[in-house]
Amino acid sequence: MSIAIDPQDIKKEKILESAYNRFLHYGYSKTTMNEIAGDVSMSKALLYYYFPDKSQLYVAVMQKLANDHLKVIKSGTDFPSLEEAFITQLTNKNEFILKNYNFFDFFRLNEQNLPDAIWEIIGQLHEAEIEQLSNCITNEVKKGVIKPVDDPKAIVDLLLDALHGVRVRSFSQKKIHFPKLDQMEEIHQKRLLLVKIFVKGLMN
Amino acid sequence: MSIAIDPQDIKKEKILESAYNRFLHYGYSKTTMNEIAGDVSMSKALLYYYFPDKSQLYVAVMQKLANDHLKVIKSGTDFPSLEEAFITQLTNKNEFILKNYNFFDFFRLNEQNLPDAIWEIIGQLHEAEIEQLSNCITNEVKKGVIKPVDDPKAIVDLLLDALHGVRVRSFSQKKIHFPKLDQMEEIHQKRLLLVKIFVKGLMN
DNA sequence: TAACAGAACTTTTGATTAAATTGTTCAAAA
DNA sequence: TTTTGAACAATTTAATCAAAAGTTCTGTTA
Repeated sequence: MSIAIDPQDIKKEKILESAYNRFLHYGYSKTTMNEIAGDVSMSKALLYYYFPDKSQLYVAVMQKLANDHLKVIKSGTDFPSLEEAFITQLTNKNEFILKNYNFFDFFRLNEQNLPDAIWEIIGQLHEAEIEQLSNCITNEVKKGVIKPVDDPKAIVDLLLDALHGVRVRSFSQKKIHFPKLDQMEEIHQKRLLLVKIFVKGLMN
Repeated sequence: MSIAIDPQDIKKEKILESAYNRFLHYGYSKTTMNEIAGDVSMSKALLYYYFPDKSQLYVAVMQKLANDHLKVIKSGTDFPSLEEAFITQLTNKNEFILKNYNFFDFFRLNEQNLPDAIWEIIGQLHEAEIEQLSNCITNEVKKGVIKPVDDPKAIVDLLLDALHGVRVRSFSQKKIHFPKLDQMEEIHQKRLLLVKIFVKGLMN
């Protein structure tokens, strides 16, 4: 079966690409439909032929990014150790966030009520992470390296929350802001340490 | 030396008490200086004789609460185990927050730029916690229960951040809000688990 | 002079409006 | 079916203003 190249898909792709670049560069609210239309040399109205509205365009871009990252998450399997598994996932996620840092600007602003579709994507990623890592735990338990746990997923969940809580102690620790780009590396290092201690705490 | 009872102090206390109750019940922004003045049967202007302004009145109340809690923090010493030490501190803090939950309403609203004085108090509490717990670690290291660590304070700091990150996975995990009152118990249980794993991860 | 109160003053808040920008739809053309 | 220009609707921004609340002033009392 040959793959028919749908010209609609090509246009959609063009739009998605422009949107991604704009969102990445200027953030959601500073990107206008006019500008995207200009990028791809289409009328603004045509954007609405391909995408229902601006927020769903953003979601579509997000989904694309997420799909790429999902592949990365799911590709990693049978690690030499649980620690390796956690560290790899952690590092992958860190790179994912670094790479698209400004794109997630949307999250920081709309922090409160993100569209359901966004939460679904976040849920997908989260679910995949949990699935992958809890499997690792189960395997290690079978090997006898890790002591048996009731609910591997709950353990992974707990660690992910804990990792999420790690931040830099800024001078006098003011504000609880999202981590700034230049703090990410320090945070990443701290997280690696946390993972090591945590994993050791699970061992027999 | 006999303690002279300063009538000014008595009035200050009255004001602080009324303010505390008001802040606790209605929060900072829904409490007016008029109401406090009414409570203590003084003129509103008199409040400004005793306290520079509203925010510093709040800070004074906060400092009082903090002092009480500081005593609790510092009282706990020589625990049977490191785990006991962490769990005790964690439980104390949990009770402290539960008891004054609505008082901290101020934090949730002004989340961004709290007055410096507030951050100082938070710093005091944090410092005391770190001090206490890192001492426990140092002791346990000497006993050989825990394996040597470079920087005990950094370890405690990391754990505190991690604990701070623990939250409930609400249905579809929407929002990153401050934990609601009715979620506190679930969070506390998760934190206890995290402490156990973490401490075990530090052991020899 | 320290402790106080009434009234005046200043700042903040909330509601309202108007203007401008931007997102969205639609009728019609290619 | 795909595309557009133009109309339309929604959102944002700024400006305004009155009420409420915070703060200060002036002077009185003890």
